[in-house]
Amino acid sequence: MSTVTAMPTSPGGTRYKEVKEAMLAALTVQEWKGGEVIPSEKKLAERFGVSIGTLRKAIDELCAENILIRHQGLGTFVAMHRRDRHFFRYFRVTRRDGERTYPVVTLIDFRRVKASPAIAARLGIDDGARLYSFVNALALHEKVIMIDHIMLPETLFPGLTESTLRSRQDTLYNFYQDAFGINVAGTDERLRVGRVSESESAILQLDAGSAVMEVERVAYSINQKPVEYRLTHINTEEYDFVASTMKNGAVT
Amino acid sequence: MSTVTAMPTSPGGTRYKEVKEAMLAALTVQEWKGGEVIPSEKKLAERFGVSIGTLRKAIDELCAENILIRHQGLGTFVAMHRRDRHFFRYFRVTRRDGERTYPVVTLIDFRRVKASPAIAARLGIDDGARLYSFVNALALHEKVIMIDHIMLPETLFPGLTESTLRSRQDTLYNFYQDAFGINVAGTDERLRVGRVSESESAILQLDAGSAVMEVERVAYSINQKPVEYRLTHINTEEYDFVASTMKNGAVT
DNA sequence: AAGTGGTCTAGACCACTAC
DNA sequence: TAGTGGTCTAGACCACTTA
Repeated sequence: MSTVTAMPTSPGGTRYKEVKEAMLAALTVQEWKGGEVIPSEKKLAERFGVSIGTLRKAIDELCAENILIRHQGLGTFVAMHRRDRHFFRYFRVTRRDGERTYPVVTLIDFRRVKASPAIAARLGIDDGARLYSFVNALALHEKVIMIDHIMLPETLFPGLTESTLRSRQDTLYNFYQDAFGINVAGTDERLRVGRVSESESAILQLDAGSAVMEVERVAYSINQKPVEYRLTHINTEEYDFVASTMKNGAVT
Repeated sequence: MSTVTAMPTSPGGTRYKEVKEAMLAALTVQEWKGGEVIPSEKKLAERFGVSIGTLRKAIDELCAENILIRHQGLGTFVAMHRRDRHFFRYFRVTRRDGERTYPVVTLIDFRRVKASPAIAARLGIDDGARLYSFVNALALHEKVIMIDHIMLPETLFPGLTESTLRSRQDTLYNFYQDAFGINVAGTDERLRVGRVSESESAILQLDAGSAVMEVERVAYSINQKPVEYRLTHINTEEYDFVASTMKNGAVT
């Protein structure tokens, strides 16, 4: 493996930004994989030819973006999506009284399709490019209250099958990381009032054409490329979508 | 004026956290007001008895929380809400094609009420405490698409009147800061599908009882206290509510 | 030219984890 | 005890703004 040391591609003007980009490059080529320790600060400082303080500033930003995680006395790790740690960063549905619960996920459809122009545009791929398309029903407190339609470019998830998808142990984003080396680093979501389709109405136990919350999500990898398109319908009769601008999610 | 120098209240264990808390205290007692320059890093380092590097780390965090703003060569300023800078941090409604526009705001009601138990709980005040309550209609592209019901505790906004509210020059949050020294530092929002009331349906040009997006927002000050309660109804036929987890709002 | 914040250094010392 | 990250220092030099 060729280690990344040169840093001419994204100047940015400052040393620590260059170091940060070099580290992102090392992460995207999988030199350091999800969950692994990266070299110590001292070694990285030597490798990139900067002082420890400068190296630390680069790591500071990567930690702030949830790409790395520091553990005093242990080392710095490549952040891994885990049900018990980062799940609620991406799952923002809460019961009206504020209680958060893990959803029970059931895969109810899996197929291969071609990208429509709208979805191709969102994913930054060609019209008609091949996609995996599957549907999950999510239950909270033993009642299905949301349905996810998820689409993944085949080129990014080579060899994905319904059975490997079903047999995953942790969250979907953990699975992307583990099986395909894709680190979801952020999402862009657009919310609006939508209408349930006929097939969905049965699953959500709503009248056909009922109003639900519609969420269109594009997930981005650490290299800023779109990796997943998701359309979600939520029954918000008893649940809220939470959108806070503060770190400390004020517990009402 | 007594300057804040002692830092025993919130130990946190580290020097820079103490400095940060001391600076937040100075901000809440209005030693430095919105828009003003704060003393230079060198002077602040002397005042708090720390090195410049440590002082900088405290300011780094305050800048990351949008409380301070640095300007190289000029100084560090207390962030001021401005229509042209921070407005879209709190106004997250975008046309379906992604275009952002400033809303045209019209005050359509102003009164004084007593807090209901539900709203008192959200604002952390007593049941029945006095509130200012007013309603704004917001138009985008020359059509009213959202209605804000806003409630403010009288104790935090002493002497607020309909005319001072109407005659404000900039945004509402700029007004809070300018006229009452209240710095909105973050919000907590809960979204769901709601129904328009009869009076709203006329303004929004929707049928009575139509489904709209309902947003319940509590705004918090830099000292973590709730300062505003807001209930918004949005017609999302042509607009989306944007909720991104990334800094760089990916422009679709 | 003087003053401000922005970057970078080289090292000390502390706190935590593992063995 | 050795190795890791966490904090803090004291100062150099650069880039920007105003006068």
